[in-house]
Amino acid sequence: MQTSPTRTTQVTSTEAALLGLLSREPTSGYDLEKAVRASVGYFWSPARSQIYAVLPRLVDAGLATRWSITQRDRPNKHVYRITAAGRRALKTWLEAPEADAGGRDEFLLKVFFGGLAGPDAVVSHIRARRGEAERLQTELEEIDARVGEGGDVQAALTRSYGIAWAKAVIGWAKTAERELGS
Amino acid sequence: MQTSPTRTTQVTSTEAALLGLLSREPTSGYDLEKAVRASVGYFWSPARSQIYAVLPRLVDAGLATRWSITQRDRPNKHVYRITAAGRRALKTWLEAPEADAGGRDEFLLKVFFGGLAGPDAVVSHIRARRGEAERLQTELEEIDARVGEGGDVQAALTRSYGIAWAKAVIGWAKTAERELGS
DNA sequence: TTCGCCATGTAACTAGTTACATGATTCC
DNA sequence: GGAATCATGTAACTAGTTACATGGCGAA
Repeated sequence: MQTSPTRTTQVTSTEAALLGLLSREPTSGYDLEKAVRASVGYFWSPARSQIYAVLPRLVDAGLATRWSITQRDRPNKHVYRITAAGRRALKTWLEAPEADAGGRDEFLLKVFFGGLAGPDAVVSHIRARRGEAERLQTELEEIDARVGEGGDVQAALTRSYGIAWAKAVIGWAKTAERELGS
Repeated sequence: MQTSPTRTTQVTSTEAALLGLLSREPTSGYDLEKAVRASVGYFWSPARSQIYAVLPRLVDAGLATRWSITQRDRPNKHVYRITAAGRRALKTWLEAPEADAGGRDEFLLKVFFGGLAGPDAVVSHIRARRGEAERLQTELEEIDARVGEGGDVQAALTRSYGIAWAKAVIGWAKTAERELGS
């Protein structure tokens, strides 16, 4: 019988995100960063330093293993592979209900107290947010067009969520800008 | 000339939120907690302990002053009042553009990797989120109805933002639930 | 020759959390 | 008699950030 280091506590969201990506294929920290940006990046994007901080923790907890790849002509890599315990931990996290989050949004804070700022501040914040939403919408729609009907149902759902969010924000912003007379 | 303690750094979001509330009237920590819940609570709600941690920091930075109110029959209060420097700092924060946040959403993470969980997990997460959105919508619409046309324009904007978000989420959730056949 | 990519990490810090402690008073 | 309200805080912890360090290689 092996003494595998176990953890009684749940994994964190970032650990889960990385385990999720590792469940597809063994990957290095460096490549995980890129994989994050290319997949869950629009709603979950940890700093690089945090990725490198989390990975050894996964190994310590027995949720992943790591080995080195020696490369000539470029720096060596550490490649991480999810373990069976890792898959179990991920599944547990995925199935656990979330506590009612009540998302924080600095933007809304600036709108709410906007009366205390100069007259243009609120409008320019709203325009900035609308810009973000517009960029997100086109980005996600482009991906949708590329992927077509095939591909991951769940991933497609997160994209349509993002598009729905973006459309709502854009619509809201337009009326808000009109209302503030600018 | 007075040596007022100054800070070169910007205030944080939570400091700004409290300064914003203090700009309306001097308030105690205890009452600030309630004021937060009743106003910006749905998009910004710090823990109680954090409110009590932030307030002395505001005083140290010269952004607020504090005095004690002795009460018989109940615990004494510390009441905080915003200073002129506090108003300036708040204004600066309000006018500063935000960095493109890219909001984190654990919920979407659970949807994205939902294929690795049991078949009901994703659906139940979606239903939970829809429930949140529905509750938020009714709550905000009730406030709108109570307030009517009068009242703070900016505050009304944050409510309509919340309602737009809620409607988008509800619509998305309905199609998603249908799509997942449940 | 300079810039960006490859690749991993450390150090110092910040913002935030949960859980606990205290103790009188008022409402049911 | 018991719970909720009033009121302030501490302690221990967690998740995350930015900025820095290193150094060779290939492309413009």
